[in-house]
Amino acid sequence: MSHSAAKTAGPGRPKDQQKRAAILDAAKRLFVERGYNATSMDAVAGAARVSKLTVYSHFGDKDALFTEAVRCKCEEQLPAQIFLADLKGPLREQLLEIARAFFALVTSDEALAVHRTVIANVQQSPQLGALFWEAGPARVQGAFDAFLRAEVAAGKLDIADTRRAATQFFCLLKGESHARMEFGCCAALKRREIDEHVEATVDMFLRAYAPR
Amino acid sequence: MSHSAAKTAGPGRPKDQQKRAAILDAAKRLFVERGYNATSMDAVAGAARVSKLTVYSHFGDKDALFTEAVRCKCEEQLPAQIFLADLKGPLREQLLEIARAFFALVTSDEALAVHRTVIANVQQSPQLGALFWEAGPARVQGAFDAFLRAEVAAGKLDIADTRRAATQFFCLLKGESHARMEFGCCAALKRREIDEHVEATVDMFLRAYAPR
DNA sequence: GTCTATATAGCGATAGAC
DNA sequence: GTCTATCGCTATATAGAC
Repeated sequence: MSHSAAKTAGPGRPKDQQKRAAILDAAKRLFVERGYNATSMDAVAGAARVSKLTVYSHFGDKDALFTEAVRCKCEEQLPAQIFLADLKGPLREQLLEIARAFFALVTSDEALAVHRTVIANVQQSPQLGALFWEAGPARVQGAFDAFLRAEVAAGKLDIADTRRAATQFFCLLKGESHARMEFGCCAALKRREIDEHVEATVDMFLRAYAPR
Repeated sequence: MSHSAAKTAGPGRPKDQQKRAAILDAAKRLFVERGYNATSMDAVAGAARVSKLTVYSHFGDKDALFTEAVRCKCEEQLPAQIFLADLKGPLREQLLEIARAFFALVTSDEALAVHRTVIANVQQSPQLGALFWEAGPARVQGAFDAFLRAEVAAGKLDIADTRRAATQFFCLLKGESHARMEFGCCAALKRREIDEHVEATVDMFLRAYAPR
């Protein structure tokens, strides 16, 4: 543990992957906080305590680093297993729980920032939008669609097109709040307002799709 | 008509407002097509067949020009009078007509491009989001809320909170299509698909809010 | 493999002539 | 009021030392 100790207090072994992870962490944070154009490669290198050339040697160019950062963000925001597996209780309570979890996710500052960043760059990098959609909304809707099919089979819901109903549910749930938050003109809701909105959404859904 | 004829073939009178309009037209087009950062003041000046300094003398700086272009875009996309005044026929037909018009609006390339451009810049210019919201969605929802209140008063709908119902209607209507189009990963729908979606939306709304 | 220093280019904004 | 030419700055990407 000695013959190649560097001039600075650096570690004995170069440890390539540690720097790569530091760069990616910095990139995820800065791109999402400030956006693509407002984030320079200098800033990423500085935040990662690394030289700029190291960034280029690891990721090629700015676009590749950005794409990798977005992909990484999408993966860490959605847990690998989605939450619908083991719910219990009456259907309305299950829907309320799903709705609360989903609403908390899509109105989080993190998710909104990723959302805006992807939209801002989708014209210049067309594959980015599809990447985000598949990693995020598509997975959630697929899981909820399966949940609905099971409830329909059990006779607890009366839905002809479960896929359409699943998207309707999530569109209702995002609602005006999410649309306004996209445009930054709506503060975070109070606990009570969230509960009211979630209940109104679930109740409308049940009025439309409960068996007659 | 002679003593001040300029050296070039320019017009006799300077005509300030024509150039201003040309600049604004170019700015509206370029900002929406390419986004804020990808649109240089040189490009705007060139497209308007005007010198760059003329742009600055009319609009101050790039941010002011951008804000004015967005405001202008919002105003021209929404007609001054919203379409709900003189509808006739059964309620379901009226709702279908409103839904078709609104869906066509929010899924137009123009509207989507403005939408994306505003979202892309809302972090750096916070007032932009509120400006867009008031000029666009707020007006449409207000008009539809008034429409719903009239129908409730006439006993044709059973809605406790018309404002919430109005936002629900529009969220359902935008639906998955609009969300995907935001991310550029959905082509334009066929006429038939649009009709199906519009009918599904109106029918769900009526199942939830028709008098029992 | 990593860092310091630099090449190259494009942008926003302005000075001065007419 | 308008144009041509230019300044000052910042960004991406790279060359050469260690």
